[in-house]
Amino acid sequence: MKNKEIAKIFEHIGKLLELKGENPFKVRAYYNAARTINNLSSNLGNYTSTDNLKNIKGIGNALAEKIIELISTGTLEYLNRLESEISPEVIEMLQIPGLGVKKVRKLVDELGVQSIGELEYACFENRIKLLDGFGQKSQEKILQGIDLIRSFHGHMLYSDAEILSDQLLAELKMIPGFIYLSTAGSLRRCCETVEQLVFIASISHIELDTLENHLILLDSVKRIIEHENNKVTIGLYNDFICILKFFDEEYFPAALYYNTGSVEHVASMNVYAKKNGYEIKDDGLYHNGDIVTIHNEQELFDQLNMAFIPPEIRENTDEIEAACSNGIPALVEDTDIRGIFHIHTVWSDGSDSIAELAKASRKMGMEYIGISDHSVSAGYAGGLSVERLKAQWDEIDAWNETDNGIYIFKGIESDILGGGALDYDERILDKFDFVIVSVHSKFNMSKEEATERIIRAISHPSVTMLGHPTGRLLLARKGYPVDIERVLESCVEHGVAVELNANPRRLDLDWRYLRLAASLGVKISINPDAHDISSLSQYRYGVKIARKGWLAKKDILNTAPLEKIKIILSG
DNA sequence: TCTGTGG
DNA sequence: CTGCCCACAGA
Repeated sequence: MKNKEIAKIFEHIGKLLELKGENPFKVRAYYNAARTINNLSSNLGNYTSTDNLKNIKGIGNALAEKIIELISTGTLEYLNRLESEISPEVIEMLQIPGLGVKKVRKLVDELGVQSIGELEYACFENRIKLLDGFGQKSQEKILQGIDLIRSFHGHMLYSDAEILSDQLLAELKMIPGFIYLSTAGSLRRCCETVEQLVFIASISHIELDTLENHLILLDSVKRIIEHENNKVTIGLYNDFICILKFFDEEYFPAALYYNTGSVEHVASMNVYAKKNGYEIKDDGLYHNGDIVTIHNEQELFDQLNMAFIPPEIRENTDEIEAACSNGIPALVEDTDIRGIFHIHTVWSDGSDSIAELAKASRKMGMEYIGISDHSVSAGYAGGLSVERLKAQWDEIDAWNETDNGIYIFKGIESDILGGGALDYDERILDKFDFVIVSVHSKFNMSKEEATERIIRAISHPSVTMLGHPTGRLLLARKGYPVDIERVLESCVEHGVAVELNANPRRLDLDWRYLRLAASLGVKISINPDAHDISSLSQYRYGVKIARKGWLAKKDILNTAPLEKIKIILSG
């Protein structure tokens, strides 16, 4: 276990203790330990006894033992106990923007609110604004925050949905008799968030009524909510809902198509199909009322005399017209990606070294990576001073001097300061192989101001790409208001690429703008925004979203092979 | 660590 | 009512 992870756990414990109202000195001890561990030069994983650990200032008996437990078992009994002691509904309140541990504690202590629902009620009764440290404005902000959280409720990130779906698929396949089993719905369309899992199946050897007995035994299944005809609605342990629909083998392809949606897309398809006497229904493709036998989705499109429409783009834009006129591009694929930009290392807030990240990327088949740690003004994330930058460059130069099978580009994720200025002067910026510029502060500017700010940043001569253009965090925070079209036009003018941040919480730029970007001639860079080895592979989520935005290999910057990207970056 | 917000 | 100072949250 890495120092950073241990520090995070102690930080978390500190929060929980504070929330619990524990002795402030105890709380402080955990926060302090978290900080010292973060700045520690030695690797805690090498320690085997508490004796040596206790020599570290701020770490005594109790913390030393916990560190040993963490590095030997990877878990911490104390933390588990702590988490079970505190009501999850209270912890949930921390998600409301503007509320941290101190404020939540106050609300619990003085108003006795135990959940978001009760908090909302207290707001309506105007009891919040009477509290010391709160006022009219905070009360309103809390109400807004609650609305925001409600709007996210019942949605999960694509990445989480995918994991859950894979798990369920594996469990379902244990039930004997499946001939076909596939995910459908918004997950299959690679939507950035997913509400419901939908599975389409055909099954033999088993009566549908005995199926329930099998289903209820699966690890993820909490209960069967409803079972009507061929449709089972399942409640999962994480409180999400999964729909499982069964069809006879010969109806499976049409059912898969129909249940993949989107509803609007299927409706439009039916308008088109009707002209030729076809109709697509839940249970099959019909021609003049007779069922048509098809063996896969492709044959459904063949029947309608149109090209295959990949699930990702079935969103009722103009995919049907495109499919009828050879207009569907060959969408970018995972294997087209040749290198990875936007990687953080231990030099700032990442948890792995440059060499570790390079080796991991090489293993993934990449030809190059672009390191981009935070710039100075991102102090909280360990932003790099000019001196430290130079030291980092030396490290990268040393790597590149030997033939290591993967090339490292020197980059930076430079903060865009309030007025649109960048974080280093032009002479430093010029020395990078690439410069990503991103907004990390002052999120509440007006749309006009924010747009101007970004455009000013883009127009710096050394800028290569614009990072997470809207700053949104899926299921947590809306992006800052910005006139995307104007920003994209400015990118064209200055030859700046736009990032498709592939972190599953961001997926920013939104796929709805990608086609516009590409049509204007803006290159898109699919970047994992990795903070450790394991998140390097997040670029795959970016590829899915790029596909959803109709992008082809040629639209993506980092599909260029090494020699070509060298030329692009030096130009 | 630094900054903006709100009290 | 303004201005100042302080605590908190968040990046």
